[in-house]
Amino acid sequence: MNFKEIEKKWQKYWEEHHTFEAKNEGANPYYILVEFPYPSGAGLHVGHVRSYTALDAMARMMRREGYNVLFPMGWDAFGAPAEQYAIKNHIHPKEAVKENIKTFKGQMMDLGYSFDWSREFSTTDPEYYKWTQWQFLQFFKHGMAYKDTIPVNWCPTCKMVLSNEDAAGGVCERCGTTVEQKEKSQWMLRMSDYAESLLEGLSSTNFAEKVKLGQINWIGKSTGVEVDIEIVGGGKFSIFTTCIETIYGITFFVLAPDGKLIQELLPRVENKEEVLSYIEETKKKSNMDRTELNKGKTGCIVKGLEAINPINGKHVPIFLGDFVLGSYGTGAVMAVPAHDERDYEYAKVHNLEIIEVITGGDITKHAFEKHDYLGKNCTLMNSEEFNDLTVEEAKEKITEKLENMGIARRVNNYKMRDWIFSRQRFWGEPIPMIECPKCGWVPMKEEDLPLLLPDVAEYEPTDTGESPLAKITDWVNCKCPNCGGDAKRETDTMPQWAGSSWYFLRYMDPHNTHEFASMDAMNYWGRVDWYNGGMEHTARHLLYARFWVQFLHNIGLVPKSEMIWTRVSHGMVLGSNNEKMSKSKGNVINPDEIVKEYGADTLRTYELFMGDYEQDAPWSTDSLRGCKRFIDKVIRLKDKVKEGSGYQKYLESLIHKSIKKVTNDLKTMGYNTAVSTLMILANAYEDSDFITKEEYLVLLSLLNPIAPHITEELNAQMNEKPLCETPWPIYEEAKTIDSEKTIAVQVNGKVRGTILITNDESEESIKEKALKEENVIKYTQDKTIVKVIVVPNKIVNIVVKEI
RNA sequence: GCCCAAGUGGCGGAAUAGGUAGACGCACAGGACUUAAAAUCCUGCGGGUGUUAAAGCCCGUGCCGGUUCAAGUCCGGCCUUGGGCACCA
Repeated sequence: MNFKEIEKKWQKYWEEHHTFEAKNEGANPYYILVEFPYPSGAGLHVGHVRSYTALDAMARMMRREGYNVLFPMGWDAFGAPAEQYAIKNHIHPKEAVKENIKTFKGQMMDLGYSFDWSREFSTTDPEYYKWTQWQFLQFFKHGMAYKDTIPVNWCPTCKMVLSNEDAAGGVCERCGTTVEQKEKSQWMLRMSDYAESLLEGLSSTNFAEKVKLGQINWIGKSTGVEVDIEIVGGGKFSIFTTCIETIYGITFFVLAPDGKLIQELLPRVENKEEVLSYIEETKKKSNMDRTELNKGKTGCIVKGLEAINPINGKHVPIFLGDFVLGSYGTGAVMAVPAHDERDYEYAKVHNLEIIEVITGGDITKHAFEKHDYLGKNCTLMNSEEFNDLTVEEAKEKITEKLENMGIARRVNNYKMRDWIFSRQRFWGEPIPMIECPKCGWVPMKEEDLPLLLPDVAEYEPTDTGESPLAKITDWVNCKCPNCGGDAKRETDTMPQWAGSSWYFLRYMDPHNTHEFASMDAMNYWGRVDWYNGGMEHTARHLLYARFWVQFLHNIGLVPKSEMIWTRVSHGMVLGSNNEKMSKSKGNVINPDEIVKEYGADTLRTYELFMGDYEQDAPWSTDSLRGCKRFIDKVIRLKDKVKEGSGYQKYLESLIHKSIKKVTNDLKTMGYNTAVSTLMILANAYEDSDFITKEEYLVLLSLLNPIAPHITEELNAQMNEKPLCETPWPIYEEAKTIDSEKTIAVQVNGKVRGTILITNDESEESIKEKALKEENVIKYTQDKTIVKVIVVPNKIVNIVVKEI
């Protein structure tokens, strides 16, 4: 029988026996999740294969260990590529999605993944997005969704609003066109309200450290002080600073040109024309101009206005500068050029005073900054009563003084903003809101959900950037749920992140028709125990998902505030030239072809063996062939099986060690070493004259999570019941210890020989043996032995010196 | 610029608590089997030195220094390469 037939045979067996379908009951529930894919037209990537195989191996082993494993799969199928395809070919995106899902699922089937297909769904299923819409209504009803007119990134080519992330570097991620700024009314979710909670929640997760760091950086918390600043002649504004200790060093203030503050002060400005033209200039600049082309500090003075430093009453000038952002903090900063690089540059360009207030720096060259002086016991200077205090002391004392003056507050600022939730696209969940001329924005009635996407033939956005839905008048026109009068639907749709923010909850109870998931089901599974995904999703997707869960938890719909326990990320599979796989580079490997030529088990084994799971690894077809050889060797070993039970004495400890190693490795992502352990075991069998049936079966059993088809087949040929219904092998700790062991003997730290010891040998006896070793004697004779260090079962080190 | 990760043979990578660096695999070389090929098996495989052959010896985990009986592993200072953030006050 060839491997193709064997694969099909066992895939059919698992399907017919519902082997991998999880029930919402029983002991030891364990939820293993791997990010569901966007089913693109390109089909499954070998990168998908790497992570799916890894988690599949973990799931298969844990089931056999007695866990009730939930290992689901579904489709994140809303999104731009399907829409672009639809525009080009004039077919409804759902048709293309249907095709792509079929391809992906077929490929996953061919690889023998133990997904519970009974729980499969797509984010584009009305039965699913009904609940995404329903959850949006909860956000709205709890004041967490609001409409706001904000400047957004606009791609004139795609005619689409882009998120800050998709407009990185000032160009459209999709087409590369320079992004413009455009005012638009958008649905927003108050994610910034959850900044602190999202930060704190990390302590009740087991995310990998680098994943936590990614979240922390994205949230971007700064602790500082907000201070009210009086303007000479009346009026005031506030600034935010994390370096209040430098307050005596203020020589000017800078306001954001795009902020509201300058607009309010405008009537009192003497050089209005200059100020207005600078504001206009800033507006025109895209992100790219601001960050890359504009390293020098542009700006302009605001004449006629002076501010008062509250600590010493000093009058200083006010400037505009586009390095100050209207959207962060208070949109105004105190400038201390001696101790801030940007302030320093600005002061140099505009010829402003520099006052040094922290000792120890050299500000003739550059600013002596916070990260330079913190933790160095620097003290203050030019700071009146605070002189000679350390920075830490001064921070506290100055804050206290300003607080007592009633003009300062300790505050936290976060880089994370509210979530722009509107997309001017067709292929997304319609936002279930209705605008009534009388009642304003009114939510749809929950019982009227889902609000279905209509079937139409044109998917192009309008020239003004409205969603194509805006052109479908009989869909747009509707009755107000509140007053019954004529009203219009929201035509924007939700971002792709929406559907993926809660899909892991749906898997717990995928067929529920009256709630998104029952409390019982969520309580049973508890949480996602193990979540694997790409590094590129550890910041945003994970943050959105956690925000979504925290909100649902706060309104009592989800049992825990964090529903994901462990999060790990896998490395990419690169092309054989060590570059990212891409069509243009011609280094793409198609998993279908590998499966066809070498078999699913070989591909699975190789992808686990290729390297450290968390690191990128280049593809190597030669190396893949090595794994094929290993599989063939396992098949050949069957001919060595002789009757006889148990493990032969000399193989016993190796077998117990192998069980221990493979079991641990499959739980700690040591997939590559799990495979090498099995190779070592197979090599030992090959060197043996014969092997017992039990010895052979344990190898098949351990290899089964990695190469499930061939191991099931060989196991069946031994007249055993299927491995997927057999408990996982257990090892005896006592038998993992060798009775005899060779250890090294060092003289002054250099290995000079080895000795054979028994595992219960006394230190005295080991020492004696070591000193008698032939080569060791050469290095110890005529020397004084200072001491002998015996580390049981590891090493002996003899320290000598010349007489 | 800031934050993170990583630098080990020709290559992918091992080394779980500081304890024989290079497991396992690939590639390569030599040999066996074969009419031949494929497949399979055996041997070698970090560099240098040494020898008929070996044993042995010296060097070696990006670089410099330190701690220790002992450092790929710990500490300090660099260098390089990836990835993320990018005027966040």
